[in-house]
Amino acid sequence: MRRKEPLIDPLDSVLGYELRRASAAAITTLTTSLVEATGLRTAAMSVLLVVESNPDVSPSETGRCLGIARANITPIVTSLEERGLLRRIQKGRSQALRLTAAGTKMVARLRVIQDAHEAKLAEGLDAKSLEVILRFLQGVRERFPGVGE
Amino acid sequence: MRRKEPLIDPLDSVLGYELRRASAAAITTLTTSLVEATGLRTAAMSVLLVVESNPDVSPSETGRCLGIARANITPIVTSLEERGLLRRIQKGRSQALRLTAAGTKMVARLRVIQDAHEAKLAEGLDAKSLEVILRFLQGVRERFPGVGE
DNA sequence: GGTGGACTGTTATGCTGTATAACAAGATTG
DNA sequence: CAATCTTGTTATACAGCATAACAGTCCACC
Repeated sequence: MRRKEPLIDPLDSVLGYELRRASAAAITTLTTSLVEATGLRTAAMSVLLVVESNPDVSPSETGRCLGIARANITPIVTSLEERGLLRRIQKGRSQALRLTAAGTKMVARLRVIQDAHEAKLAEGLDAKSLEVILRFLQGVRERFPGVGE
Repeated sequence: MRRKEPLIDPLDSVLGYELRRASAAAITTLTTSLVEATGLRTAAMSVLLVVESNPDVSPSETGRCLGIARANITPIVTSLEERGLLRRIQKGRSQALRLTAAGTKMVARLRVIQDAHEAKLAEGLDAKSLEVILRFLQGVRERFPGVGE
């Protein structure tokens, strides 16, 4: 029953689906690289990057920045702390997150992987196209407000 | 401890993350519209669209077209059949999927939602930008081969 | 024309991501 | 002060995605 002619893909060139599929493909590839090189996944990596850029940020703020719910940030931070990559410093009801020395080193390694991934993503794009694409993606995020934020 | 200045977002303008966030935002919005209007989610909708475009397509072929594993197609098709939106016609070892009348009507309703979503996504884009963006997204899919295909 | 290998649909299972609700403790506001 | 909000945490649930195993069917090739 193998079809002679290829299937008609009704989702081809549908912006929403192309967005979904491109995103899924890119995430899968990045996650694979990350895991085999560092044992971290994209969510953990993004938390480290936010903490590095914003020393003493709290888990809640980190979550808001990344679009991750408080409830889901806790296990990520716990795991990162157990690996010795960051510390929680209790400040009243909230916590200040700070990278350890190992965490800073890890961020450097993450950046290498991240940069390679980014380069492959932007392969063949001139500056103007990149600009158009980034503006589009940021515009989408503005026009489609998330639910749980 | 609320921070006076806004956080520095180290992921801002990083193509991979913008892709992820834009995709997530768009999917969440579309899923919400779909569920409240029809009770279907994006995966089920995409199956219906593929079956409409390719009458008598098999579940396996449908899955390959959509990047969904056989094992995960089964429950979707079962649910669609239980709702009376499509039929499975046994053809030897495989199955031919075909929309019912109700399924065809449902696709029409889905298209209305889908088109509105698509219009909102493409809001403010001229033809050339759209072209650049679609080419980029399709290129990403080619450069980042999925694992389970 | 048999037979081995490939494909089918299905079930079971596990992990990730995401979302919600509830809670106690601390902060903020009037 | 009291009422309300925020924080971190736990528990829980569901969608998505992937893998492995299985029995039934098909096909190509010898």
